[in-house]
Amino acid sequence: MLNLFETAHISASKKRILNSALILFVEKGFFSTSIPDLVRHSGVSTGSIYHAFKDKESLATQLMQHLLETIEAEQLDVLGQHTGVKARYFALVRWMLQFAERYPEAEQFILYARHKEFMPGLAPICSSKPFMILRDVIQEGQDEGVLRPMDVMVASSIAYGSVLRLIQLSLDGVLTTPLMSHFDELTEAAWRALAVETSD
Amino acid sequence: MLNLFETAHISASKKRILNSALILFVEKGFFSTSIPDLVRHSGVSTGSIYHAFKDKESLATQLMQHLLETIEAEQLDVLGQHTGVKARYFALVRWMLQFAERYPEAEQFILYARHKEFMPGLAPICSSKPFMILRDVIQEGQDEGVLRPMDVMVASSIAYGSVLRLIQLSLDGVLTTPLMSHFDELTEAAWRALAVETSD
DNA sequence: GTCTATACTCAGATAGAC
DNA sequence: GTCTATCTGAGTATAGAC
Repeated sequence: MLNLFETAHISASKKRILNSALILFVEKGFFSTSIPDLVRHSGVSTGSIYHAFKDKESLATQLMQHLLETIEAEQLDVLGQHTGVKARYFALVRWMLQFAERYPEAEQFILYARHKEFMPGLAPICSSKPFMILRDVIQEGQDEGVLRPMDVMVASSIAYGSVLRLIQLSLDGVLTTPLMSHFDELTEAAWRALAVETSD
Repeated sequence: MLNLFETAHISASKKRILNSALILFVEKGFFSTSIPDLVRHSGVSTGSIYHAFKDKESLATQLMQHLLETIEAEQLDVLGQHTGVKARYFALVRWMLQFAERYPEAEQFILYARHKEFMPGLAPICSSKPFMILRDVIQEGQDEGVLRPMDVMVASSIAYGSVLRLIQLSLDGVLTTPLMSHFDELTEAAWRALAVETSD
């Protein structure tokens, strides 16, 4: 699998620890992953783990922050390559599906983790920048009159809830076909629900 | 809040333990809820908890099974009161929103809990009966030609992913307006995405 | 910065009286 | 069936050499 931390500006040990933590936290869960588990998987000793991170909770928090920053950067990159609400929405959904296919562990960690359970200091995921970026595209479409006027939370739930649900089904192994193979069907249906006119 | 276990045919102690477990598991999480926590909250002693349940994991599993059975019964009740795909879909979504409003803890436990993390013996939630009942309504609509022909998983994601997302936003405190106030907007938008004809 | 060895805490589970 | 008291082991985190 691809390593999300390869290009980050952090020490080699930190990278290995973060990478192992991501894999083990998703596979076994935060609480069922012990420090000895991390030592075995990463090849880094207990002492070095505690040298790099204050404690286990801080490790999880930094992992999440790193993932959210990466995601935000990719989203802004996608937005920079497209103009107009329809193109932007379709491109963002494409990116969401592709990200889930490329980095399934990262996707699972972000979507599934009960963050407040072991990262009480971190803001809830729904308040994070990446989720606001998604919502703002919908708001923008409503302001421009391209999307039907409706509660922006409801519109966002239609626009992205369906996508996240499909991703979840795929991560859970219920959906066995490739995520991207459903891109057209999914986006066209969602667009039909949201857009003012059916023909474009 | 309403007690979901009041009418169940189980001993008084079991009811109190299950009720406390539901509340604490949602509030603090499974692993951060200790047996002493449960003893304090439920007023039932350690010995009695272990008399009623094999271990902590079994307690969580039985809690989940009980919730799923209750939900399945309510869903079948809703289906029995309606015929035709449109009426059934709308009624099911109404029930979903109302259930989340009445039993937020139960809803959170079912939606958020990383089940495989502490209930490895239980089938994943997406394979559970309640989720199959929801999907079958969509399948039925496609077979009848009322809904557009498309991958049933994609259609289900549109139909229910949007609803579940809105419920999640509400449970997370991001959506502050009552869930049911969005019923019309939500169902009409989803129906527009799924149905063969826009006017009914 | 990295490691090994170790101390300390506390949760899960049991024993056995009532 | 309910309780109190207790055991045991696992896991986090630290100390201190290299």
